[in-house]
Amino acid sequence: MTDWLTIGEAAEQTGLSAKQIRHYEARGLVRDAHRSDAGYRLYDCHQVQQLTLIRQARYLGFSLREIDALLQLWADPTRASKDVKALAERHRQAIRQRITELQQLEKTLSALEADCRGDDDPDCAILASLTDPEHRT
Amino acid sequence: MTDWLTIGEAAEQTGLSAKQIRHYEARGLVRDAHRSDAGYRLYDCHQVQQLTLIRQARYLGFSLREIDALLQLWADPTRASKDVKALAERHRQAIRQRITELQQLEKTLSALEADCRGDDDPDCAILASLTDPEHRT
DNA sequence: CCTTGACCTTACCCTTGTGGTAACCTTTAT
DNA sequence: ATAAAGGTTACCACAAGGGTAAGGTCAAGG
Repeated sequence: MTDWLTIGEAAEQTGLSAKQIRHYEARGLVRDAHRSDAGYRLYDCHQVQQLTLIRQARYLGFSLREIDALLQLWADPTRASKDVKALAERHRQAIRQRITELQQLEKTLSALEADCRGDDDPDCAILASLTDPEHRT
Repeated sequence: MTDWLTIGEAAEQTGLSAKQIRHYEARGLVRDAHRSDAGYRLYDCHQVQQLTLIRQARYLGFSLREIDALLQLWADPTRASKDVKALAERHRQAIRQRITELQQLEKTLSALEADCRGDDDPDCAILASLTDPEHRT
């Protein structure tokens, strides 16, 4: 009487696409799903929960590799929550790092734009700067 | 007497890799390079300047598609600098948008982490939240 | 003259995380 | 019975390159 879901139903419940679910299985992120007689994948609520975790973690920007680690911890009843927290913290630091980089880019772009008159004249400080190997980054 | 550079020399001057330069040619971003009798690609200073533009623009996070547009403008003596500025501005807005998204992610992660005790106990608020399809994003 | 090493050439596979398509089979409803 | 909707695999594509192989070329030195 367990209610099995087809991949489409599981997709709808989790917010993933069926394609994504198959992909995660192919990547070994989740175990191969059960199959109906006709070969249809069937999911129980435990697997739906697992897929939900993937979906939410993807939304938060975790890579599939990181999610793999999260799933290992999730499946391990002897885990320490500090290990989960450490994973999250590392990811958060990566995000902060990326934000800093993007802010620097934005600053540089902003300065370039300020130097460009932005009129109908071909003379353009942005192009001039881009073609100048000034501070070789 | 024009001093032609081989691809390695052009790479060194621009900060690109030889691989990247070939890639840009294959993508049609730059015209096919001249060739020596032996088939070696040869670059003049105009092309080196063009490659420098690509390198700098890539550094600023422009996509190759955007750079294609920049190169069109660069090559066009009748360009209006406002068109260049508009390209830069659009890119800058995309960066700002991305920063906002990442900041939101960071905030969410931060909140999750705050709820996790991070000790040796398996009970973990982060995992609990991830497996909960609460606010289906 | 010939070798050695550094450089060049093409061509192919790998990455990340999907989307798209085709060709085909199953289930469900009419 | 038939058609729509949904499942299956397998393959191609993207961005923007990196890695490697198998081979051609160039300059220096013994």
